[in-house]
Amino acid sequence: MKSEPESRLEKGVDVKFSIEDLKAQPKQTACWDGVRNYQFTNGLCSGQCLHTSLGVLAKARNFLRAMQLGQEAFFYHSNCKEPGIAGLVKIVKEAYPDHTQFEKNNPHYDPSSKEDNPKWSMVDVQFVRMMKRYITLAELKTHYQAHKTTGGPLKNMALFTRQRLSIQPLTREEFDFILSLEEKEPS
DNA sequence: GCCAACGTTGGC
DNA sequence: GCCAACGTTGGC
Repeated sequence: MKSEPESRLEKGVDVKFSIEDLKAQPKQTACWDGVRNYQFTNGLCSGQCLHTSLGVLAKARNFLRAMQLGQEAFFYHSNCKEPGIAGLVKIVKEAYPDHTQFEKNNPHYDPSSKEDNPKWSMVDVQFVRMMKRYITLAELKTHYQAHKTTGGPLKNMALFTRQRLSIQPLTREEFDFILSLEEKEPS
């Protein structure tokens, strides 16, 4: 799950939401809007966008809806000086209607979505832990490129093959391989 | 801040 | 239904 840790204004709203921001939330929990992602538990939506185009939106939304209680996800810092995986979060509430789509003054307002048939969903995520070390995009890319030839676990990683999806599925093999990197020196 | 990649929109 | 124009993502 991608989020931007550095300040950036979108329609006058700062979309910054780092893993430190998640930790600072009540219960270290925030809702992740499927269209634009983070939102605070006080009801104010903040956060960046999940995706843009309808196709990508639909796919990101579907990934969001497929998330199950207790499942873990990587919290990825994007659009920043050093992109990479910062920590682990878990799903603490499965997909439910994202209310920001009905809020006219919200940057993520979608006038085409109807209350009785909401287009967009969100899930709630809770901070689990920081990675033991920050796993950079550059490091992941090195493995990805090697695995393309060797057939290793990251050979089809969505981060590289579906780069613009801001919520991406990981296979068990991908997830476990990335976790194993924590114990190793950066390559 | 630039711009490549990639997705949508809309004229025809 | 093609495709040029345009908008966004996100790495660099």
